[in-house]
Amino acid sequence: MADAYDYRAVEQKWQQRWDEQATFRAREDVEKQKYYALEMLPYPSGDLHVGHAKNYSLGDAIARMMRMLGYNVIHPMGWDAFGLPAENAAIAHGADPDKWTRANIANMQRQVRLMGTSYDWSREITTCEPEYYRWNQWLFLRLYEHGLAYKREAPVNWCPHDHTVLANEQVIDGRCWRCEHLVERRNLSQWFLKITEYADRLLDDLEKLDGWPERTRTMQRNWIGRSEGAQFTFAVENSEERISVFTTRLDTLFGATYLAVAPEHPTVSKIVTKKQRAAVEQFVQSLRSKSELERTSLMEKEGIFTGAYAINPLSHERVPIWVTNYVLAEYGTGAVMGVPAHDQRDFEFARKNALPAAMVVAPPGADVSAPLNEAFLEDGRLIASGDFTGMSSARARKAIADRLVALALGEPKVNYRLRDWLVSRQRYWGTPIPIVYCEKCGEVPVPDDQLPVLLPADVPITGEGSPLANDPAFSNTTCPTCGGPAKRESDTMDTFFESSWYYLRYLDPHNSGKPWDQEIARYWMPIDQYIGGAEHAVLHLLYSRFFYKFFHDRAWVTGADEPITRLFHQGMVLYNGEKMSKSRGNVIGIDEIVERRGVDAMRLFLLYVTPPEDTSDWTDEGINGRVRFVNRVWRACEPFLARARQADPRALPQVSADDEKALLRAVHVAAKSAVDETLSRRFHYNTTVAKLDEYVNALTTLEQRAPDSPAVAYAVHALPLIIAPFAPHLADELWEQLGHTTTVHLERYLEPDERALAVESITLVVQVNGKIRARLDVAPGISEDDAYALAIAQPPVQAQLDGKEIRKKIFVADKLLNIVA
RNA sequence: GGGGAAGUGGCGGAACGGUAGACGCAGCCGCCUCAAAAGCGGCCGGGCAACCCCCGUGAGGGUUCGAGUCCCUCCUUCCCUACCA
Repeated sequence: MADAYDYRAVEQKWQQRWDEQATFRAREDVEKQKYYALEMLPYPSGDLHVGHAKNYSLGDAIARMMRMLGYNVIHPMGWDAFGLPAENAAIAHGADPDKWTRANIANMQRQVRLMGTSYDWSREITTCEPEYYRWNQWLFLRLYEHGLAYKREAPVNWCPHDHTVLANEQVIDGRCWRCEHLVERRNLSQWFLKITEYADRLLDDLEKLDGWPERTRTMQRNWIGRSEGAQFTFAVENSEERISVFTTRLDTLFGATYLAVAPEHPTVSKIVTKKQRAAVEQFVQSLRSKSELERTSLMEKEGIFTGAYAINPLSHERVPIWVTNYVLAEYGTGAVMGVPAHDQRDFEFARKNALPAAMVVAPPGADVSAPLNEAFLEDGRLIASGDFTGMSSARARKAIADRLVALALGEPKVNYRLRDWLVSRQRYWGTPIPIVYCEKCGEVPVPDDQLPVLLPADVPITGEGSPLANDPAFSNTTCPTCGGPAKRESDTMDTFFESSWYYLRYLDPHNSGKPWDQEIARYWMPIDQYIGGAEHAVLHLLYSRFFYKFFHDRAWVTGADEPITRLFHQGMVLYNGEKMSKSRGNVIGIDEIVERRGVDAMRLFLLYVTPPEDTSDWTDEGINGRVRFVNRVWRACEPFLARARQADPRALPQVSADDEKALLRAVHVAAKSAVDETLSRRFHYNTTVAKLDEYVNALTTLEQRAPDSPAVAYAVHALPLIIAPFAPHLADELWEQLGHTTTVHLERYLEPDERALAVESITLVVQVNGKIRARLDVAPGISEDDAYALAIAQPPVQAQLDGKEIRKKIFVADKLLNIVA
């Protein structure tokens, strides 16, 4: 036997050659249709595992397919390099975050290259480089100028032990993830981005995103949480204070039997009665330290009477004002009217605190005197509601709103669940926020020509307090306006800031004058296919849309005001049915697999196990089949290698034998599958790889019977073209050894040929009353009459019909004949 | 509590409303070999002695000439989201 396929040598050879020849360099070319293929920017955690590999195998197959289908493909890669793990490494074992991150990037970049991915490495970006994050700062200043970045006090998660602010995801069951102390809520001054100003557009434009998974759009819709209602005020008895509430159920206004306010509500301390003050203060104090999650999800509804009463603006009834844990200070007005009969939460609260319920909306004919077991949540007809009695809920909402407007007590109002994006982090490893505080001038933005504000090196990172605030060399500066002494902002940016616009920097990564050139962006944007996990369905993908709309409003980008046309969420890769994680110690890294089985086999396996959107299980046996496939391909082609070209894959040979025709058909079925799965954007390459199996099975079979058949030579010469996007190294090696001097990856893909796909005989299924009784091998296009004549000659068909009257015949051309008797 | 996706051989999975189980993994039998590995050929949902035939896509109903596929009810699993007034 000739030499076995040496995947190690071949894979290395082609990776080197693609690199040297810049095979996948992307250039603007107005003559060609562009295609922007992008996988989500990875965090450089240190090692590439098969989960990443699945993502990149898919993205790379798509990019290579589109390139071979004639598109001008841009396919870049980079590193989301700021973030907490680097700082944790510093705290845990004194690593320098910068060195630690760079070492990780170096290793992961090596591994991504090891996969043989067709990235244009000249566009690689690393977000912790000053060349990148200076544009973060620049963009922040533009947001600031437009009033979209602002500072205000906000409740944050504060760990009293570590003296630091925690992100929501670092609070586990109300405790600090690191020291496990109970987290407190503190009001601290924080930077926000006014994403809420774009809430309506972000919501409405979801309609346009028909290339996105419906569930992702739904999640964004829910996250934005637009709700239409009314805001109006209750007067407080014996006080000048007024309490504003928001409701979507104005029709239940006459059923309000109490008023509930959040513990942080500013009027609480003003209206509480002397008798209740101590108890209320104690209650508020006990909640102060509780996070929102704890209050709302983990605790029972609790509350305490303030002693004060409010007056219902229309019924003029006197209702008690309670402080409760279930009203959120951050949503609406921080106060709600309590309507136990028509809101389940209010119902539970009222029952617990012996507050009355008043039914004011009922379905027609309902017995309203019966005691309630739960709130009645539906619309109905109003009862016991003054002038509004008898109206439908919908009409009453309008009429009551009109009345409140007329009395100048309220107005229609739209509220959002979406809140402004808190972007400041009291951390070191991030982009410094380019703001200076001057004693005389106050808050001063750093002028553009002084960017970047460099992140200082050698700052002690202890996990206590803000590292930058504790560094006088960084903190002390002079005011850009008056030159007087000033302090720098010591907070850094949320890393989602970087990833909200990186896809634009890829297009023009070395521009030192601006973040990107608009003309270049005009050519490449929007992203035609974005691939990444569903875990980013809301945050990253919503922030990116927000930024892009802001850019669009500035005319920095043109065309559509959505950055991502089509989105695909690949499924996770499990191992032994479990999510891979470092803590479980079950992470399958790619180095060993690549070494032992080869990259092409790994890529083929990851595409083959499941449809790409499904969760797949890594198995050590499963890849065997793909290793065999790679070797079979090599052996099938071997007799033709290093010889003169014996066939042209663009010229279909004339053959006569059935198995020769079947082979030509298998070739084109596989090609058609690859093209269809790509252009339909279904990307079910698992079925394409199955058809490659059938192709190679047919090839090896015919090769044994008729090694000199032109069909064999043709199938061998077409094979590298067809497998190129899926097994790129093997493909280029075969292509070269079959006598070509240029890479297969810049060739046109094999165009599926109808002549090869056509079949000479089909199996027509004959059913009697829906059950299969015979199968006929006939020429395609057979008429119903001819088929019927053949069918009734079949003994099993005759037996079933047995003189019965034929009532109906169902004929599906080239498929089936159903005789109903 | 709300929203979404999905239930097909031992396993991963195929299947425009029209031959269920393509293709592969694992397993079994055979060939090759002194032997093993690799490779090649075959078998591989259940019932039956059986190539006939019958049953079979989570359960039950429905629509249809015909349902894994469409509709309704239920069960199970997974993911997301949770007091947003």
